[in-house]
Parts: sequence; C-alpha cells; structure tokens
Amino acid sequence: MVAQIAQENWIDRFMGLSRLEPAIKSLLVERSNVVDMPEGSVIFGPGKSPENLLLLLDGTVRVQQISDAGREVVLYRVHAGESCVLTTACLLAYEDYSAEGIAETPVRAVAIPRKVFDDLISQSEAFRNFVFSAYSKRITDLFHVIDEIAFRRMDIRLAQKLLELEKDGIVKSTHQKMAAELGTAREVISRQLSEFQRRDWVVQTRGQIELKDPASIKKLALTEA
Amino acid sequence: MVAQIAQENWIDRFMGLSRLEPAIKSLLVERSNVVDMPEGSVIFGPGKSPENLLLLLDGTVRVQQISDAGREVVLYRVHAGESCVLTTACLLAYEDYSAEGIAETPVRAVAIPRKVFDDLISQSEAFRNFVFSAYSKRITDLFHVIDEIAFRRMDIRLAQKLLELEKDGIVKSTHQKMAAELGTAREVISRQLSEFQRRDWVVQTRGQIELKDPASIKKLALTEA
DNA sequence: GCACATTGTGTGACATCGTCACTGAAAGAT
DNA sequence: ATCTTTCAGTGACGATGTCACACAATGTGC
Repeated sequence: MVAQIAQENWIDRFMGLSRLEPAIKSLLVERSNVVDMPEGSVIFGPGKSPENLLLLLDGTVRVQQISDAGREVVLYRVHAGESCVLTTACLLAYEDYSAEGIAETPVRAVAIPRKVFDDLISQSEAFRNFVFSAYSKRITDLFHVIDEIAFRRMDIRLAQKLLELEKDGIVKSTHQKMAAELGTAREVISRQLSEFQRRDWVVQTRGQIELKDPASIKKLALTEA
Repeated sequence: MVAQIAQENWIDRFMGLSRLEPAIKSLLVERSNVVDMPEGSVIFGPGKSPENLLLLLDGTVRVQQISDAGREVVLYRVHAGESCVLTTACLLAYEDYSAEGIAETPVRAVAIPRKVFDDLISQSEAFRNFVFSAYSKRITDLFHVIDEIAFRRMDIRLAQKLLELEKDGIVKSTHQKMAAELGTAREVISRQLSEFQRRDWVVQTRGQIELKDPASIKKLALTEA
C-alpha cells in the first residue's frame, strides 16, 4: 500500500497546507501514508467508519446518501487536491452516517491516522485553518444541493450535470446513475434525455451520452429561473 | 450584554463539555461572555460573519438558506444546550454563506471569541471532541433534510413539521412560513392544510393552526413510504 | 366609524415531476 | 443460440409546482 511517492513533496499540491510550519510539515509527511485504492472501493460507509483523514492526490471520491427506500443521492465529490474532511466528524465523533464514499477512479491519497490528525489540529494553527476551510466548502456545497433539489427545474439541472460529468464530449453513465446524481427517478431522466435527443443536443447509446451541441446545453444550464 | 449568570456553572448544561479538563473549564468561563439577544436578531448572515462561537443557554436559533430567487428553506434549528458550530467554519474560513441564523425567541448564549475558540481547540482534546461531535450532528441533519426534500411525500412531511412546531396544540405560523420550513410553495401548504381541515385534523385561523386530532396526524407522520 | 394598504388565504388551470406497470432492446453468460 | 441481466422507452395517472387571480382579515390614518 505504501507507495514510493511518499518521499515526494506532495504537500504543495494542497492549497492551505503549504503554509504549514516546517516542523509540522515533516511531522505530517513522516506519520502519514500514501495509499492506493482501486476503483469502486468503499472508502467509508455505514458500519465502516474511516480510520484516517484522506487527502486526495489523484482520482475522485463520490460521496452519496443511501435512503431508507433504497434510493441514492450524490451529495458531492472529492477531487484531487481536496480532503475528505467530513469523514473527520465521523472519525472523531457521534453516530455513523447513512452516507458512503466510493472511489470513482483509482485513487491515490495521503492517509492521516486519527491520532496524527488530532495532534496536528492541536499543534498547528495553519492546519486548523485548512481543516475548517475544507469544512466550510463542503457545507456550502450541501446547502447548494438542497437549493437545487428544492427549486431548480430538472432540465436545467440535467444540463448542468451533463456538462459537469462530460469528458471529451461523452458522459459515461446510465439513466439510473444520472437519476441518483440529481435525486430523482430514472424515468424522469429518460424523458429529459429523449427531449434533448429530439433537439439534436445529444446522442444516446447504452450507458453513454454523447454531447452533440454543448453550446445549447450550456445555454440551458445557465438559465436563471 | 454581560449577564450575571456568567459566574454560574453553565458548562454542565452542555453534554460533552462537562468532561473538559478543569483548567480548560475556567479558561472557558473567564474568556467568554454570556450575551442576550432579542427575538428576531440576525445572529449571522451574508456579509455578517459571526465573531463568536455561540453555545445556546436559552431560546432557539433558526438557520435558513436564502435562494437566488428569494425563496427560503429552513435548514435546521439550534436549541438550548447545543452549539452553533457551523458558524465556526464560517468564522475561521472561506467564503460567506448564503445562509443566515435568526433568533426565533429571545436568546441567551455563551459567546466564545474566535481567538479563544482557537486556543481551546488547540489545548483540549475534550473540546475538540465536543466541536467535532456537534459538526457530525449538524451534517447528519443536513443529509436528512436532503433526503426528505428529495423523496418524502409532502403530506407526511407537513404532518411531521406540525408536530415538531406545535406548542400546546397550536402552531403559530403562516402558510408562507410553513412552505419555507419544507422548501415548497405556499399554495401546496394551503392545499394540504385544507385537506387536513376537511378531515377535522386541524382548525385554521389566520396565522395559526390548531391541532384537533394529533393522533391521526402522528399516524400519517410515521408512514413509511 | 370609514377608506386604504398590507398581509394572509383560497382556488382553478396548467406544467412539471414522481410512480407504477409494463415492454422490448442490448450486452454478457453458458 | 438461448438465457439472463441490465438498460432504456412509454402511457397513465397522481402529486407537486407555478401562475394568475379573487377575496378575507388585520392594521393604519383619518
């Protein structure tokens, strides 16, 4: 699990950590491990509370809520250069979440053990700022999700999501997964995508959506009301 | 602003703070202030970032999101014995929220200045646990809100809200405010309440809803699907 | 009292979204 | 090639959101 990159100076990849006091930096590097996890790994989940704070070097982690009724909503993603701070709350405290984190790609991350995290928080003001800033961003994200689900029209949100998930003009996802992204039902996605296809904005094939007219999609995505 | 209760041992009102190291306890008591705020005060909001971490002794604070379109959603409430930790993220970090906190009742709270908060976090493991536990709870709340908005039926959610806000069988609130509680439109609330009234579950008067048959309301509120 | 503005509520028509019950197509498994 | 599993399409319908109103209740100024 311990990769050779460990000696490298990965700290600079994290905005906010570069300001750490030199002694803290070396403590952090010495007492953390760089780990690799394959795509699809469950990083944390109900009954599987994380033992480490993760700082992502490569890949993305999808954090999603699992509803009672078996439905899912994607809450947010952690990208390279970001940390999975919400796990710390889970890590140090309280009940377990009904949320889980899944590696969407192969993931390389710095794992900071619980004890080291506690020491760092205790000793470094810069580290505290890093952690609380990250919290702040995540919470703002959650507020945003609530707003979108409550008030935004589906077609606009779908357009946004397509642009967000697109890679070289292709979105690799099933209708079911897109529905989870937006907290809605599969049929709703199917209908909206059919409409987009009718307008020649996209071409659908099984498990994949090709964006043919990103300009129009973007125009819809930017609609105010 | 400084009330005489300051000398009192308010610490024991907070589960999690009683475990604080004695030295930390006295530091906390000495360097924080007990403040009173009238009903309706804006505790924090866009462009008004809080300078203190608040621990509520009495009253409740409503935290709500203000949407672009002028619509509101109530995110959660802070009750006596709880802390308004999410403000710390705001307090130490990042951009400002689009959320605001409003005193729903006259509020008495312990205000811990930013610097003291930082010192406490640094010096006391028990305090760290307190803070991160509180975070954990709030975040779980937010996850719950997302779930409710995305998947629960309106009548069930309204029934739950009525029971939550009821006091002596009366809910003092307009349809508009109930709509904000549930992240929906006023008309939807009006219609649902009309239906409840038709069933003799409630009696409506201007700005007030009287629960006539709480048992039936509760039964609906507990509906699974 | 009355005229008036403000705020809260009721309602019909219609668009959008969610749910249910299906059908059939596409890809992988044997 | 046949079977199985996963994905996608669809019509019907109920629930919810939006719009455009009308009207009722309260407060204000006179």
